[in-house]
Amino acid sequence: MYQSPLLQDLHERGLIAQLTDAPTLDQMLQKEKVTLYCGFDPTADSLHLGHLVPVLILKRFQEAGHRPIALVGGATGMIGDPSFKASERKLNTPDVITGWVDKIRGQVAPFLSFTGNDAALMANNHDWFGAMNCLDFLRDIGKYFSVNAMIRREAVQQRLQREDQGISYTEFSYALLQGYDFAELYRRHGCLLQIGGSDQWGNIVAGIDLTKRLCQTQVYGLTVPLITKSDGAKFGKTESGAIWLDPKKTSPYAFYQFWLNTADADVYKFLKFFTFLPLARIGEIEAADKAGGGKPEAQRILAEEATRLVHGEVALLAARRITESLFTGQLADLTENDLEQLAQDGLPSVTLDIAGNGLIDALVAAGLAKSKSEARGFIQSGSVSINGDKITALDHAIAGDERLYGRFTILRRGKKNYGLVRWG
RNA sequence: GGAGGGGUACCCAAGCGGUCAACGGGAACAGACUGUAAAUCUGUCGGCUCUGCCUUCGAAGGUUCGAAUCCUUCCCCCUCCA
Repeated sequence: MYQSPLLQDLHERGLIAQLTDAPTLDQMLQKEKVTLYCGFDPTADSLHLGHLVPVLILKRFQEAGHRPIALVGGATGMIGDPSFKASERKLNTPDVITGWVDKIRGQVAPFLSFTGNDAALMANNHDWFGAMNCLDFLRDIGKYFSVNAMIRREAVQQRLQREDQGISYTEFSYALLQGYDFAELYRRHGCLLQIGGSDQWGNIVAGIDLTKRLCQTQVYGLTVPLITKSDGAKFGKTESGAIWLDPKKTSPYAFYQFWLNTADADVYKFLKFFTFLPLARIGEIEAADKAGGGKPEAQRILAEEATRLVHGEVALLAARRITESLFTGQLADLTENDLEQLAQDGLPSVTLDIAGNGLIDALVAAGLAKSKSEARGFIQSGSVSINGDKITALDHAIAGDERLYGRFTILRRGKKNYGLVRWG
């Protein structure tokens, strides 16, 4: 279908949602080195799983010999993208956003190579918007946008149609900023392609139009599909919230576990999205799982590949050590060193005073229950265990023989939520 | 600036003087079954020193024996008009 191996691969992986002028872009990617960009707005102090696909696309392009630009939205982050958002965002302060910009820059960087022929670039749109005055903005950019067209955009329609929501002029203007980014990156770096999530289509098209008018050049856009799960639930969320790329916010162990728990119906698709395994290999995995009939291997492979990609080999090994210790074999078989290692590897742990040995308090302290009421509920429903033994007494006090080597107690809530108590 | 509508727990959404910690749905969590799946069934779902007590229905006051429900002021959101 596509001439260029890159587009063909993306297509077969299901990573292309929309594409402008596919035939021309296809030829171009085959013939020459193309500079492309993807923008990341600082909306939090870390990127999350939703950002991972576009980040990996930049990497895929670079590996195919093209030059990626990671644009951090120091300016656009001040405004807030209204695309498909149900409600107006609250503005963050400039210094908060500046801090986030730095973190996000640091998170994207490891995925790309900044040396050699196809060296990636980092950009920040605050560099060109920071000093722009509003008359220039309105005259040089605003003049090219038709409000008629802007309000017809699907991405803002739901905000206009909802009874209890509106959209501020600030957010409404967002598309102009992102549009101008494209033109500016073309001018500065010859950037010809923008990629983004499918929710960004409208903003990307706005940039293509503006670049054509300002620079008399045809540029292109490519969007990746919104990641959906077979059960309709939102992708990338767990009980404890979003899965972040920052290991301080989501430990490599939790990250690994997230992938391990992928539904069968999604796992082969996610292998295509989130790993660099060749498609043929993914096909083999799927075939083997189907033939095996038992527990599929795909989740484990996905967890390993994705964790290695984001957190590296060392963190992956740590995540695997915890997983193997907790989910296979007997907890009682763990040596003192093993337990020490678990804490170091990032199993959630707390240090408690030996005097406070009530199970309910320990559950709350370990973060396994939000409140004592909740802790009681868990104990009553039989979901709590100490070192692998189920406990049902509400007033249970953790006894001496439940402190492994006198120092550790492993608490479990539900099937897969663990906490390590260190007595001190 | 004018007129109207609205702010209820994670989300949606009832309630409109007592029986309301607040109907119902969704999400989430837990139990059973399993493969640390899915589907299904069951339970939980403000807090605590838990047969009771405390704090919640935008905020602050007030009326009342008693308020999420009535009154006053304020804040915020939406729609239409100017």
